[in-house]
Amino acid sequence: MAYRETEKMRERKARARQNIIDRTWECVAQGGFRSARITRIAGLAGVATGTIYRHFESREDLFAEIFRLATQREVDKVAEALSVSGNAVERLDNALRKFAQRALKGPMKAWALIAEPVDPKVEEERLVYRKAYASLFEQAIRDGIAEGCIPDQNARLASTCLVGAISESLVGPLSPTQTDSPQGHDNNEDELVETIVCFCIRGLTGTRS
Amino acid sequence: MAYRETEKMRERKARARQNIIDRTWECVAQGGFRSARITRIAGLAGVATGTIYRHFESREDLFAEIFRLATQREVDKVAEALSVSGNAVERLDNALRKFAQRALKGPMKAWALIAEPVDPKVEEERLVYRKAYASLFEQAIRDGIAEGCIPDQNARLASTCLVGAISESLVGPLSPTQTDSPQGHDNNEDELVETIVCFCIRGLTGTRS
DNA sequence: ACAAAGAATGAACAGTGATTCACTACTTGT
DNA sequence: ACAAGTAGTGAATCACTGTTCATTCTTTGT
Repeated sequence: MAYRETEKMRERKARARQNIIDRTWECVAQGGFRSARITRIAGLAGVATGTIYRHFESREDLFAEIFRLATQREVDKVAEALSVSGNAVERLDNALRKFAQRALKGPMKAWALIAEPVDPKVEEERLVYRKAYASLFEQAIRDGIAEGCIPDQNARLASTCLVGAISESLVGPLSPTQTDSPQGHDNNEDELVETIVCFCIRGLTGTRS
Repeated sequence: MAYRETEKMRERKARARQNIIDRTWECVAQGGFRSARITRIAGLAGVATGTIYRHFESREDLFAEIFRLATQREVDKVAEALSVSGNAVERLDNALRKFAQRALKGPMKAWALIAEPVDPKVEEERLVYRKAYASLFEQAIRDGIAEGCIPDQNARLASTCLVGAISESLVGPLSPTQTDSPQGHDNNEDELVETIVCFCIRGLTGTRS
């Protein structure tokens, strides 16, 4: 007998796999899942199309993995932003702002993760993470209700409103993204974030900022 | 010579065209534009696929027309709901409620009109109507600011938040639509509408309902 | 009844893009 | 060096759909 899988090989394969993942995410960040062609991904990764299928069962499986990795990052960021000190409203304000800023920095990424129609396997992943988001915001809203800084309400529905208002306002009109000022900060974007976060906090608390 | 287009023929053609439009909207209402196949539409309409192309330049053109007709109906409804008597907040409350209820009654329709990714010609139509919606809500918000019942704010952005919060909350989670109780009114739906409209009004006015 | 013109048909075509698989190239232990 | 096993290749295949167009069917005026 001969050829046993060695450590060196395992590593090389892992690197190849990671490379495919990275290139795929690049494509998705540019035009969403739907327009990410296997041939293009393979081209960017510098491998043959068939090679993709040695690392992933199918396009859908590849996408599901990409989705899982990317969304977990986002959920972690929101969780982190929610864990600062302060009362519930301050923490929510912080998290919403972080959410909005990140979505605005990569609108196509955000759209792909939040709203783009995707295949069943990917949609399944999305449901998992939708719940993760909902749980985070919900818990904070509940905290706020307990603290008395947020009026009593259906926390689950309210958290959906939050995500909805933000994602649609920032990501929905992808057309305004035409005005791409690649370098540095944009004043309009700051105002946008401010307005939206303000709207959300008022919608939650029923008080002027 | 012989055969001149007669009134009877004109009418028959118009009826055929209308029939195609109706069947197409049926398909769209069921699965969105993307999944509305020409073959399926033709089948439902009881004509050959080629016949579709005697009435419309292309699939895209057919969809653009469907979109125009359907959205105009919705815009008219919102305008109507905004024209009741009362102060700006009351009128907005009425319009948002109507908007939400209609979206909830036909979630797939609403999604297709508001958020589904569509071909360029249809997207062009969508931009027109996005402006129509924005103008309606914006004007009402401006009225409210003038009347003093809504605090000063960027009316355009605020109107985007309104549409975003509603459409995402109602239409975004198309999965929860699993619980389809075909007959009569649903209590959950009423609560959903109530929560969302309340959230929006508070987001706008900064006061508890 | 007939000819002219339009309407309807639907099988064939064409573009797209995921997936396969026979083959080549490489890695490994003896 | 060799055999056994794995990774990589990419042209061919397959599936899916919008669109075309040669042909057939209807309508109309004489």
